[in-house]
Amino acid sequence: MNTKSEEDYLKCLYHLQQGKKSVSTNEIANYLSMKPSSVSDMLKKLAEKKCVNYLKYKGSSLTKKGELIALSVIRKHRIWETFLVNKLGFSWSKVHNIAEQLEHVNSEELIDKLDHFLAYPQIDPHGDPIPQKNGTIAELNQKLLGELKHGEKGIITGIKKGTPSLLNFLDQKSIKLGDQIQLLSILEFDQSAEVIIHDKTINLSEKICSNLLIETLND
Amino acid sequence: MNTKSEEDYLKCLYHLQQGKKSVSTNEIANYLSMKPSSVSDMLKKLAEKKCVNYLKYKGSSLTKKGELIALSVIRKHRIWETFLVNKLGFSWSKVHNIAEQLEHVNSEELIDKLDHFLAYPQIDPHGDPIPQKNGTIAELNQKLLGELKHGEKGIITGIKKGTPSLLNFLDQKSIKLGDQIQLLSILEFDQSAEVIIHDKTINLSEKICSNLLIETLND
DNA sequence: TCTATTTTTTAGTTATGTCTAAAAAATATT
DNA sequence: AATATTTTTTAGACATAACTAAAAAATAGA
Repeated sequence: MNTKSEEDYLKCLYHLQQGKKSVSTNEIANYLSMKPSSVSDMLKKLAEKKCVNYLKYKGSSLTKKGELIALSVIRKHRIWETFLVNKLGFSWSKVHNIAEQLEHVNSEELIDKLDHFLAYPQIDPHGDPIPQKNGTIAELNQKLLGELKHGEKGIITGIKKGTPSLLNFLDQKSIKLGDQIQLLSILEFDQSAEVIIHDKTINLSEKICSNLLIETLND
Repeated sequence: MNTKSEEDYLKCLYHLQQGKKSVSTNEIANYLSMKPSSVSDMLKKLAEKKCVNYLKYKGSSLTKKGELIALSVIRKHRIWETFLVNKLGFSWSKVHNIAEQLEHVNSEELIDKLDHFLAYPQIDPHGDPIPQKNGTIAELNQKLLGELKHGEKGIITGIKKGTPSLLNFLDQKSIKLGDQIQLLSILEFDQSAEVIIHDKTINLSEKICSNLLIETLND
């Protein structure tokens, strides 16, 4: 088992490493609000545990082992965020700190059962992909609601042009960032959309379809 | 804020103190699987924080402040256990360790929302009362199912005479310890009971009514 | 009551994970 | 290329929360 602290470092390394081969000690210190000396110590420790490739003065990167641990923590984080938003009614923007705590709870059975309870979500309320148990992680795509294929699901992650009247409308329907939405069909005559949101089928006008940004799974 | 360790000591003290005026250092060490010297140290620390009344060589007890903290941790523990059993389908006997971790997650809003999501349960799956936010804690009563008042709810906490055929029947209906059950009525002609369990109404024979032990709220 | 036993505390050690300050290595500047 | 600056590491300190071993207090037994 890994400590909370170790998990935080591995997760941080995963995030900072995107698109690079290695990450500097200072970057990590900055990201975690810690002193570089503390980071050096921990990198040494994680290198001994074979979670990190660490070359003194040269920066560090995750090993395969470290990456899998990081992905499992990120998986837990995003599943908990999905729970907090979809089941408990938290707003998208308030769940991060709570999920930072919950992600360190250690029980594989718990996360499996939670995943099942949430019907195996693939995208979290921020529109980020949820890593699978085996560590695979889907690539996502942002589209406008009107561009979804019929039957396609996604997460509302943004509003293209947020006029007060649009925001007002969304508020009235309690449509929020982080909500899951599924496009059923686009009606021929006015390009309005039949969608499922909050387990109910409703109709959204073409104007709305061309202003809601939806994060979807890539196939 | 209190550390996980402090919370564990306060909770332990709460449990050991039931019906006594004070608890010995050895008792605590034993309960927490720690050495008495470690307990002495922590008691001193908790006394400084005004959570514990501590008299050297004389034992200790919770102050009002310490008791409220202990009750809030117990409240969190029991609400999480209720979630794990009622929503995630864990068995009554496997939730303790997970709840031991979850009880230390620090977010008042989280526990409030979870409490709401669970429809404000008053008894956990072990049949123990869930402390209220203000620290009040109900007294409970164990009865046979057939002795409940009409409309009364409770938690199945035991089986009086567990013959294989009864256990088999319960298993088939997936009726488990920890499940909530509500008695609707007792039918005149055969003393069988109409009950709600798992959100469905079913009929249970007199034989079953006189063998299921139900933990209920006292009024 | 006086000694033996048990309980509890104190004193000192350890591991984890942070810190500061100083040294060493790498990078940038002239 | 030599020096200045930045980055990173090492060395040593500190807090937390556990431990062991020894001392002190309380309790029990004769």
